Amino acid sequence: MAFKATLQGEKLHRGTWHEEEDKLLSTFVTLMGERRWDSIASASGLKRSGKSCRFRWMNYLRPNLKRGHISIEEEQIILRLHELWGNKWSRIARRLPGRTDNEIKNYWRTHLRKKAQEQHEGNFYCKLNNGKQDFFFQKGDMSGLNHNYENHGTAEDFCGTTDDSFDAVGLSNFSLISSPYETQLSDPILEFIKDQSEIKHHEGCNSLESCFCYPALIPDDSNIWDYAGFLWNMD
DNA sequence: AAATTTATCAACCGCGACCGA
DNA sequence: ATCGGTCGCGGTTGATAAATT
Repeated sequence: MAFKATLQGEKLHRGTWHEEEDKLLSTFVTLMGERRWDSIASASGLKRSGKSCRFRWMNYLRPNLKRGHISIEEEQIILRLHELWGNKWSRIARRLPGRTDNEIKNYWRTHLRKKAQEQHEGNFYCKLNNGKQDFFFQKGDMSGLNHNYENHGTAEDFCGTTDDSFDAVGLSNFSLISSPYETQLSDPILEFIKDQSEIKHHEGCNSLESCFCYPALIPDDSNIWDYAGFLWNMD
């Protein structure tokens, strides 16, 4: 046990992991499974704590991790879910297959925190009409929405001045409920709706800054059912 | 070109929750 | 019921790269 190792005066390795350590860890996790991290740490001979081993595996070695840049779509999802849930990084990560809570947390701190702050303080960016047109609002300015598309309703439809949760997030603009993907897609939606009661998202909302139009999550050149892939494999 | 500042991200830490003996 | 071991989460730190002066 790593703890014992420290008691016995064996100093634990810290800092950057090396390739050989990664290989060793992967081998032992494959053999022993993703648990008993202290046992894995000691059995492998890695002079690392169980915690460190778990962290390395969960964030870098685990299969199916998506490395590389976070896409615009993923960014929108993060912004949206952070608005709903706050710093619940692991919960947010579960909505982004292949991404880890640590990755999202870091991304938020370095890229999105300022952006979100700006949205709250005044400016508001929103994609409507299945991403085919962008709007940029300033606090209290509804004009961008009020001269929107005849088939897509008004600002109230998108951002909600009613208690209707679907309208409140603009979901009524899509035929979600009759889709073959209904179950997969409606899970996060239902969770979202459930969350509405927790955070009273639109309590007294007559402006846009506390609202984050849901269609903004839809990639530019795909339809909503293509997009459903993003939400696949969720817990 | 060198020094300094800022941004990024991997890794660590503390704490609370959970679980089995 | 309790206690120790383990796990997972969120906050923070620190090393390094990139940008700026």
